[in-house]
Amino acid sequence: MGKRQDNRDEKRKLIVDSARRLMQARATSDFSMRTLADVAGVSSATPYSLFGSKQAVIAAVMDTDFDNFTSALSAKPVIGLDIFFHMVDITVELFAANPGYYKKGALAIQAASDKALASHFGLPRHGLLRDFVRDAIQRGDINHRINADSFALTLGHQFYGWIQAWANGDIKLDDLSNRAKYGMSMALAAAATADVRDALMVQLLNFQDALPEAGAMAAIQTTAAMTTSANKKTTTNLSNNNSVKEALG
Amino acid sequence: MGKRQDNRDEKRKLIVDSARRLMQARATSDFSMRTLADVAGVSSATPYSLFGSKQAVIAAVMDTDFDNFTSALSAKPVIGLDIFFHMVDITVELFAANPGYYKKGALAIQAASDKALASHFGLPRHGLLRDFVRDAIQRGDINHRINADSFALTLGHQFYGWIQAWANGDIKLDDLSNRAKYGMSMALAAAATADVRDALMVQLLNFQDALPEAGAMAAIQTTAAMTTSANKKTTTNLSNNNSVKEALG
DNA sequence: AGCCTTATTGAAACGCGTCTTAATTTAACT
DNA sequence: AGTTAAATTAAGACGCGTTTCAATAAGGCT
Repeated sequence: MGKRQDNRDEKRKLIVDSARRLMQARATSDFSMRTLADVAGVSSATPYSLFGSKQAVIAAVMDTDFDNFTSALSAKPVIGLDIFFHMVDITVELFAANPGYYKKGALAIQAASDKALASHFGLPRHGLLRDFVRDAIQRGDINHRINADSFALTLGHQFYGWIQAWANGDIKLDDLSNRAKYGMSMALAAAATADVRDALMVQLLNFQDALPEAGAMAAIQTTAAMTTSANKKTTTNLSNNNSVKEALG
Repeated sequence: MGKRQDNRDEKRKLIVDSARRLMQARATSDFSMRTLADVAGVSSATPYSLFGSKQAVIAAVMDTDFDNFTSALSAKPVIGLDIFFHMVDITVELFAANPGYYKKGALAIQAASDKALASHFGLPRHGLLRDFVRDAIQRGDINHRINADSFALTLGHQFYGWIQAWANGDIKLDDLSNRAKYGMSMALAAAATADVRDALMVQLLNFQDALPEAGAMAAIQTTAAMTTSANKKTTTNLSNNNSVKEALG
């Protein structure tokens, strides 16, 4: 190990912590590497030397956050297939407690040109999901001819997509919850054994009723999309880095 | 209409055409507004005056492309639920014929901070999908208690997600096809009436067999993600705008 | 202790998307 | 035709993520 590595690790922690505080700071959608370096009290070249990119920094922040998820998940014992819906609930709760933070995280992951980073967000969750699917197969809730890996990937992929939609501001948190559960109950209903399929279909219809009119959403987006010209000459130059820096000391 | 509007429309077409050619040009991943303006022979401010943003330009390009999709789709008559898988096939064929072009398009849409733009890619397709779902419900292939809008949205959302994964370089075109069809057959199997469910489950298992090991993919991503430091000091400064401009005249 | 290697710094630079501004061209109207 | 309103231009600027590079600091080693 040696002192060299220790300092490196220390500075990594410092930067990740600063990044988290910066991401959690409200009223500012900007989170630039220059302000990060400033807040962390390091040179603007250091985060690049230690992480390589902005997305890698955010990925590191999100990594440390995975513990929150698993501990919240296991806080309450859940039986049967409900664990899948429970995962959605926990996620939504975390998002609700810190929306801006998770939005920035999700958007940064989404924008990741570096493929490896997307996995930081998805991979541990995939592992969890796959284990739950395996359990369900062993219990006999899910058809044994279903491949746990592929099924978990589809489940997680779908969930992840709705998270992105939420981070983009396309849907509300409630919709994220309902759409994710709707999709999950649909996939589960297909994969489930006959015994539990009916119950899943009932749930599916419940989630469907809770969903907003897709037509309404589409209509809103259409009219917005029709304004093809540049109508936003409103000078959105309100970003004020100094206020953030000072607030974080 | 008047000449003023005519000129405006003409210049819009000019820019959209130039943008398409630029996006189709291989060997260059860069497609900057400055080169676009250069190639189109207009000032770099004009695209902004006419479209508002880079994503709006790309959205306009993709808009004109939707006709390709629908005409290719209706070229061959398809019966029953196969239309959903046919949509995947057509999409994949188009993508295969012009990968770089569609990748850039999908990535630009993905990165759209302007929410309205994402709908340019998804909305017409949603309308198509919803109509197909409605047809299937009327035929009795899909349970009449399923809401066509919500179901179509889930179907399209899932497909869209795999497209993004492909555009990001996470999966190959073949996998895009199989994963999309796997997800579709899963959703359809849940929503389908009893008569067709079994056939869908058979298809589902076929697609599942065609899928690569999710574990393998995950492993690759993990090892890549482990290289947290900046290992890519390879000076990726090979972008040469001039060559593109000259190639396009 | 002194030397050597490695990490960090500061500052500048690049290319990007985008916006601004003043000047110029162009269409519309009287 | 001349005036007015609008679109287009050129040029520069801003902030961003990222990279480069010489100078400096700091740990490792003998």
